[in-house]
Amino acid sequence: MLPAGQPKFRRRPEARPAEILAAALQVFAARGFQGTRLDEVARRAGVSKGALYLYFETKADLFRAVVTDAISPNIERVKAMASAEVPFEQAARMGLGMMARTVAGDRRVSGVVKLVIAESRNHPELATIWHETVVEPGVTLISGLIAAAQARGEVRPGDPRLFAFGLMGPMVLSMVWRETFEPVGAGPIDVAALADQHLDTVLKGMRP
Amino acid sequence: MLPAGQPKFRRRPEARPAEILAAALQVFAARGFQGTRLDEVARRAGVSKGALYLYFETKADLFRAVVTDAISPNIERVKAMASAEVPFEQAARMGLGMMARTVAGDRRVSGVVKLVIAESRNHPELATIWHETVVEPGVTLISGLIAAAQARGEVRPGDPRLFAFGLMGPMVLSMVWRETFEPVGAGPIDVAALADQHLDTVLKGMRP
Amino acid sequence: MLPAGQPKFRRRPEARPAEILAAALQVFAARGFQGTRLDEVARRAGVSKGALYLYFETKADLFRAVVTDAISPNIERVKAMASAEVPFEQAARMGLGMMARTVAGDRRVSGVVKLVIAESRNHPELATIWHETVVEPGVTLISGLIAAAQARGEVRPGDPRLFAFGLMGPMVLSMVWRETFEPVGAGPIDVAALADQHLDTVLKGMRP
Amino acid sequence: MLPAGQPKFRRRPEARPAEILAAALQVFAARGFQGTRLDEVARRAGVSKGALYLYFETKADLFRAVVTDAISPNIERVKAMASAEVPFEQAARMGLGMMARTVAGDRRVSGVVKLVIAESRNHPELATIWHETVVEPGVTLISGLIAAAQARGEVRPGDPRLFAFGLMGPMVLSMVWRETFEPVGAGPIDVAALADQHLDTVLKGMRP
DNA sequence: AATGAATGAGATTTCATTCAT
DNA sequence: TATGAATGAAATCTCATTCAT
Repeated sequence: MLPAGQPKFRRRPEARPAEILAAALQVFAARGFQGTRLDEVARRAGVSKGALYLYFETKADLFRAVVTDAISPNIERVKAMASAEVPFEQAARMGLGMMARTVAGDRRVSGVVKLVIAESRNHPELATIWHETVVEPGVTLISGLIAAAQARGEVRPGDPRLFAFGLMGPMVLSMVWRETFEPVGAGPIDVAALADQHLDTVLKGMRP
Repeated sequence: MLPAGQPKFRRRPEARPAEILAAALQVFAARGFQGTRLDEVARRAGVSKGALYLYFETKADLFRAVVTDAISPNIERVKAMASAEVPFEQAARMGLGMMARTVAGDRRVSGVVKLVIAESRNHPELATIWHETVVEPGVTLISGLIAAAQARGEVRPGDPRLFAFGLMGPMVLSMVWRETFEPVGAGPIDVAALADQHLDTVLKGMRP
Repeated sequence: MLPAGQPKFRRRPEARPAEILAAALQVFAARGFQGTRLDEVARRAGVSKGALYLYFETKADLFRAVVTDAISPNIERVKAMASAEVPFEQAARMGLGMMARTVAGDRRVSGVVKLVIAESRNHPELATIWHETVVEPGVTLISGLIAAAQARGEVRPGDPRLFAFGLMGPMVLSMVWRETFEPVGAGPIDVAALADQHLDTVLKGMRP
Repeated sequence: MLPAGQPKFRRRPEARPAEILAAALQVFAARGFQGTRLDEVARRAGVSKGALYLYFETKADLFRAVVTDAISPNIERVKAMASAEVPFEQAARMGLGMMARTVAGDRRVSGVVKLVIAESRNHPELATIWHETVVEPGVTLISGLIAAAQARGEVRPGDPRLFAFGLMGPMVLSMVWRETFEPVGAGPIDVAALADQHLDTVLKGMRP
């Protein structure tokens, strides 16, 4: 019940959709798609259930908006990295550093990634979008740089794509660890240190 | 029918019909916990909905049984590896090979792992079990071997735990890839080749 | 989708209720009382949803206004017929011709009649008004003329009220036909021809 | 979560669908499609809301079942009349008598007819079924007999279809009267007497 | 007088769970 | 042990009505 004297509702049209998306992200990340009750999203966003439907047609629509909204900054990052012409080792350091900061820092991204993994069967279009706009371009970028480095004789023979997976794998592991095992008491992973040590190891291991 | 002498109300995990567990695993993996309808599990198992409740108290109980049931072979594998006294490189090759075969071969395991990730917030006890019985022992085992190898001067300095994550990361990535991106058209990862190439790379990179 | 500002189109205040009533009649006739959304009424009337509440207290109030508004011309017609002192045959021809023109010509009237029929249980006051102001006076008028004609020996014995129903029945049938069966492909009834042929038949059949 | 108490439910599988249809007919006839709450249907049928969905997929599906279920006896009647080879006057007497008994006797039929009229815009398929299986065959049958009688010189010239409408119209009027005006205090129509007097009048008026 | 974002009660529909058979 | 019809709480979604602007 609202305190006496306070108006029953207020208008904040500009901020509403963003507030709803932020609240929805939290609840979806915690409960999954089906486990999320729009009641709770509305409460966290500080609006009524009905208000959600002023901005999003259905629950699935809201879910899609949450995921695609979280994608855009990552697309930008991949693009930025692709346009910067740098040698392989520097690019690898930049890329892994970026992934490490994302995994370690931004709760929202790891939450959304977990959602995409969890709901890939029920909402395959989200896995598609994530794959096409972030994952595949990223992998292609890295493996392209590796192939070029191989052509210059700076990297030993081997499948460039597998090298890329070998580089990125521990970052994925960290994300899963953070979302799954840390909440039940597992000691946290120092992702920055992992990225550093792993880079040193793999770059050395990739030399001819 | 049970033998006459058996206590009526004692439900042992091994007495639970394998068909129900198998059917439940399929549906849970495809739809998640909340998205799974017991109707569908019963239909796939070839029993009535009511029959499920002869063996499992609730839906959550069935879910827990599915996940813990899938854990046991992995526990065995980790134990077997722990008891075999082998040098680090051989152990690493054995361990990663085992993970690779698991990831690439057994749909059930990757499905369960995805479930544990997806439902870790709603069913943290499963993440706990998985972590305590499989993940942490495995990581401890590998990093112990690495520390021993470092003490013998066979591996360069560095955090043994991070080395372990560096080794296993790409296997986790492969599992996520298979469950999430392959179903939406991503090219499959040759996990065995990835394990081989990654091992060569990392082992070389870990030398003093 | 976010709302975009639109240029305000202002109309004369006193003109609005008629537009609202016209729009409401269309939607109520098409969808029934419960099936009508005030959103759609407002859109068709070219006003905002809130504006409806400046003129009508509730949806039911608007509905009543629509139906009672449609009654008044019919009341006038019945009164006009009652005041004109004409012989029975001529009155019957006039009355049935009027009904025929109403049924065949004015979509609004047949729509409202259908509404009154459909909603008589939920809004009995409308059936009451319609009955008291149009139907009963009309029936009484006709049967009074018939009784007078019988007294003069121009019409054979029989219940005058039933004679009246016998005359008007086909007009009611035509209204139902038009509203119910024509929209699903039934061939239309030539109501004027029906009225003519039916009058000839019945007047002949009523002769002593 | 499991409050023990009196026997919570009983099984009466054979009678269930018919009970639900009967209850639904009452409520739909009283409130219309949109105005009907499944809560009330379930309560009148003596079952839970969920039980309705064991027999009918949706509310609209239940509605269609109610209407089509009510049609079948009328189809039979029309068929029976069509197969009986009788002269026109006798057929007209039989047909109108049947309509009169239906209108005066069976509450369910007049309720369903009112429903079809009221919901013809929202559920046109019901108007279609009713028209194709009952109304049009009936009209065709009667007008065919009239045309034959005209060919034999027993009936004066005129559109046979319009003669048919002239005969049946008062029965439609009676049905509307009963459903709409009787509930608000209008004196009832003696439908049998109306049918008799109208037949005498029209048959006399149709003679050459 | 007019707007339209916001509300919240109420509707349909789903589905885990129960229990008479 | 097994069934599956039945339950009822809970979820999504709708829309008449309100009120700050």
